[in-house]
Amino acid sequence: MTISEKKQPPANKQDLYRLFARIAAAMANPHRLELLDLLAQGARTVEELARESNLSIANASQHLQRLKRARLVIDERQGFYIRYRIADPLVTHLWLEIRAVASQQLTEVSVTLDAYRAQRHEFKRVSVEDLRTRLEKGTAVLLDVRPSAEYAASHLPSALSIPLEELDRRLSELPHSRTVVAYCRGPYCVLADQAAEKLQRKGFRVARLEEGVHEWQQAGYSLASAREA
Amino acid sequence: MTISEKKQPPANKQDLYRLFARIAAAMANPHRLELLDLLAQGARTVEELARESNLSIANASQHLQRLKRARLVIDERQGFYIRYRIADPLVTHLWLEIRAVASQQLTEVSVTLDAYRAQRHEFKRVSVEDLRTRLEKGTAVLLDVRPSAEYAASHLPSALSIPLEELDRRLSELPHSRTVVAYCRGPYCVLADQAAEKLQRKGFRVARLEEGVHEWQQAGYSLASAREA
DNA sequence: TTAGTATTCAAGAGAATTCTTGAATACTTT
DNA sequence: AAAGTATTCAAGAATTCTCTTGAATACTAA
Repeated sequence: MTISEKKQPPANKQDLYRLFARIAAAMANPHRLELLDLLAQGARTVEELARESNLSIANASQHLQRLKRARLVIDERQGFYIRYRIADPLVTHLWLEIRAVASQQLTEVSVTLDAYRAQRHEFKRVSVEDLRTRLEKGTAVLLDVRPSAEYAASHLPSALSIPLEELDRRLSELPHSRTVVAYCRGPYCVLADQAAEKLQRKGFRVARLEEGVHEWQQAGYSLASAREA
Repeated sequence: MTISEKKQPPANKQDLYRLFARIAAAMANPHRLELLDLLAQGARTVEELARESNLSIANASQHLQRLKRARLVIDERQGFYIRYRIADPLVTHLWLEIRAVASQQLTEVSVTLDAYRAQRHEFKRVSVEDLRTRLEKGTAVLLDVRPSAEYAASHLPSALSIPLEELDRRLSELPHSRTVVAYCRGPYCVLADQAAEKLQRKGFRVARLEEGVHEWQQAGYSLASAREA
């Protein structure tokens, strides 16, 4: 109301907020979040992303370009394909943060999540700390059931990779003497649950780690990638 | 494309992403981000928020309700007024994260920020660590130039409160023997710069701390609130 | 060059967002 | 109760978002 506002025009404070809002706007769509979620597990081509998220190619492409305009992802030509990937670890971090807020604030999340889980078996849960002590003591083996490309991109140290689709024919690689702790992309991913169910039916002792590689990393632990494993 | 997708319907994975997207959508607007930014400094009434962000009352109210529906803020009746505040520290954290991503990803931000700063003087910058050693050695005094309500809500330990508007008539409270380090709401806030400019003209040795209370807290340091000071 | 691939572009219909305006609501104070 | 306050509601116009469709582009392989 006073004149002092004009006297020293705070430049374009509004522009700054507009800029920040662009980031949020780029993430303000379920499909784009799913794409980010997938990309957080590893780079992918447009076709792969479209298939995994049940979008038409053209639609996936458009969403990806929106993410790209907001600099949340980067694209790179590789022969026939264009491969998209997360532009910066900060972006993954931001996505985890959104999930964290949602999980805590919206009680609906736990409801939806429960509904989401109700159809499935519930398995013993293992915390990150728990897992570490078990691994040290040698009372557990860690199993990564994500597609092998994601395992290659990054995984928990000492994790064995058996993608869910290969699990049936690779059961012999797992011990009955120890608990098999399965993990996948994170708390909202079903791959590990499906794996655990299979293993339980086959008589294995199983548990599920809620966390995925990013949550693990955020807890301050290091990751391994293809070469080292 | 395969039938296996239907066989084990991943429940409503889409619902989860929709839920997460709501959080992002609530933040996907410059005005709402400004409101959040203000609220991050302390609770306020609708009228105050409208005034400080140059929105009509009705418009501010609508934006606030959108934030409320997403559970990012909470409202509370207090006599005549309805006071809004951040629902949870996680929300502030998320807001800082968006800013961080924006600052790093969008080169435009630094451009805009530079333009934003160009009209003003640039002052010696002090890092959080730097500040701590200076305060320990007693070679600096710390000055909070935000409105007193925000200071009361929370401030850096040992900070003296002189709101920008009162600065001119309270200069005698500041020492010439030490550097005056001014801070306000954070890196994009101009209050501290304006204060520093005034002080410099009056012959004080000044510096500016980029960080605000939230950045300080996120760096792992504790804050003080009205009572203790 | 030609054929073939993955991806993007362009246009348009339907839905959601945003701001404004004027009235309605929910309180407090007298 | 009556008057006055801060806030919200409701409706409508302008804008933006989203998905679909079919064509265009930018590469690779032969």
